[in-house]
Amino acid sequence: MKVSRQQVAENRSQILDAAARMIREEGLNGVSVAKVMQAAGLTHGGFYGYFGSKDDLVTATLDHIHGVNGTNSSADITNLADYATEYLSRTHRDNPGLGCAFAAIGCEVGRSSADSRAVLTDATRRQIEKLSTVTDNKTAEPAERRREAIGNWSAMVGAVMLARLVVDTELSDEILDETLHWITSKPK
Amino acid sequence: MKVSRQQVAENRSQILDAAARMIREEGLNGVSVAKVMQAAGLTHGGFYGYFGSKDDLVTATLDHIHGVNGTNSSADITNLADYATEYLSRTHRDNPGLGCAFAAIGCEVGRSSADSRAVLTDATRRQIEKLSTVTDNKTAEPAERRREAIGNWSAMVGAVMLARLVVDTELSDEILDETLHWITSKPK
DNA sequence: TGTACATCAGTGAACGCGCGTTCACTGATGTAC
DNA sequence: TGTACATCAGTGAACGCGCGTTCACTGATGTAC
Repeated sequence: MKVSRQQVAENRSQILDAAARMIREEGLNGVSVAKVMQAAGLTHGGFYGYFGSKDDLVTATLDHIHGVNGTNSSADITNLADYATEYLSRTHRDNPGLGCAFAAIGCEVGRSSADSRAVLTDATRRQIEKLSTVTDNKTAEPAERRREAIGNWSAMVGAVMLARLVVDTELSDEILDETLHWITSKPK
Repeated sequence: MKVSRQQVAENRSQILDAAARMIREEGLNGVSVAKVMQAAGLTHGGFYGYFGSKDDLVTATLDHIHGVNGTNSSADITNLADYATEYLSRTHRDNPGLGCAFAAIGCEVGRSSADSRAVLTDATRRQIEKLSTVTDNKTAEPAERRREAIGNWSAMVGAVMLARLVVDTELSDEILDETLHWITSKPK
């Protein structure tokens, strides 16, 4: 049965929202086209009216999350300590479906299509630029501020990934807490 | 056809070596039991004489790589700058099959079996302890040295993962180089 | 505004494929004498 | 040391399953008049 143009737009939005959550929770290979469509309230056959392939969906979903106007990119970063505190929080660790795609599926995207990798390459560039503007030593050379941004971003992504795979809650908490402490208390 | 006990030991070793390389190169879902067995010079049917399931193989492989006597755990770390230089090298980035499993498949292991996660949890603990002994400010409190070890380890793992997913070689190189610089030149 | 009809979003059966796993069989190994 | 035979590592066909993808069909939408 045909459906209104508005309904089509809403359906596309729901497919992307479902994919964004499920892909971060279950990984690129953990979700199937059928599962995403079911979560969006549709049947799997209609999928190819929206996307050309599963890989297309993955690329569009990464853009939906971390693209220029993506759900995880829209807000500006105004303060390193605040941002790092939220990024390295237990809430973020325990809710990958709403969080950073780099920490959730970065390894898998590295083996994924060039299009998908390109989307996260741009997101990485923007993230480094944003973090460069909020470094603690505001008087430092731009190159030095950029270096700090890169080091801080690597540490944040790595810490959340490690905190999620460690089965010992105490060690997991420690990784988050100490990485935060390390980032925020390490001026030159 | 039956095979000598020595041949059995060699076969098991070759299965683990093949799995260790392929799993880090292609991810947990990128390798199949049949592909691993073929790479080890055997047919897939014999697999279950060595391991109870594919998940068993994954756990054994992670132990083979990062276990107490694993291929990537045996050497002691004597110097932070040397270790970080090698870890954050282009060689490591471009040869995931021989490198750190955390950077290669950390995200996926976080969604894997409790047994697999437990193996890497122990490896994480040992790695943090090792890095704690080589921190630059040797006079610091143990807690402070441990904090540095955790921050440095998070940054190393995160940087290699990011460097591998970024399609722009220049940005990828920059992530490796600046993270190394950030780690080695950040005494309190 | 009302009607007739072309469009096309969504459905669900079907496809070929590779996956993890099982199993009857084979024949070299290694043991019992 | 030699022989007879039980053991069991490896083979390859087969299984059921879920995957990505296709397609004939349905019926509400939205356009042409």
